[in-house]
Amino acid sequence: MTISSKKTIDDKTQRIWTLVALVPEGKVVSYGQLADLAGLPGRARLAGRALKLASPTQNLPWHRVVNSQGKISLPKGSEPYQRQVAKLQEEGVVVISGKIKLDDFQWQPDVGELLTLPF
DNA sequence: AACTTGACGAAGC
DNA sequence: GGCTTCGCCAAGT
Repeated sequence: MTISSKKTIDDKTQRIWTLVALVPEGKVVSYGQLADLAGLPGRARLAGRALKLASPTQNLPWHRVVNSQGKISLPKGSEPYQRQVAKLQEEGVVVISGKIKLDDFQWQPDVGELLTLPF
């Protein structure tokens, strides 16, 4: 069936999801970094959109994604915001005033890992 | 079709 | 560090 599928998740969103799943505990990535790794340079917003669209059933470590300044990109103090901070702290990430030191916690995927990607 | 919104980012003040 | 402006582009109105 090709002519009657309903909501086709585009390939770009799919790639972002795949990448997020690779981020290990205790590490974080930025939206822009995800976009770059997905072959979509300059399109960080798409990474943000992909995360928003993700379903909880996917069990993605969405809390390991922060913006390029190492800050949580959710309304400060909101419910989701607090959950993100809590989850990060649970796995050892130091969060101060909603901010994380990327120099210490940013994920750096190794080559081999990227070569196994379906794209 | 026109215009606005965004889990963003870089640059300039 | 904070605030604006601009580039980006898929979705929503």
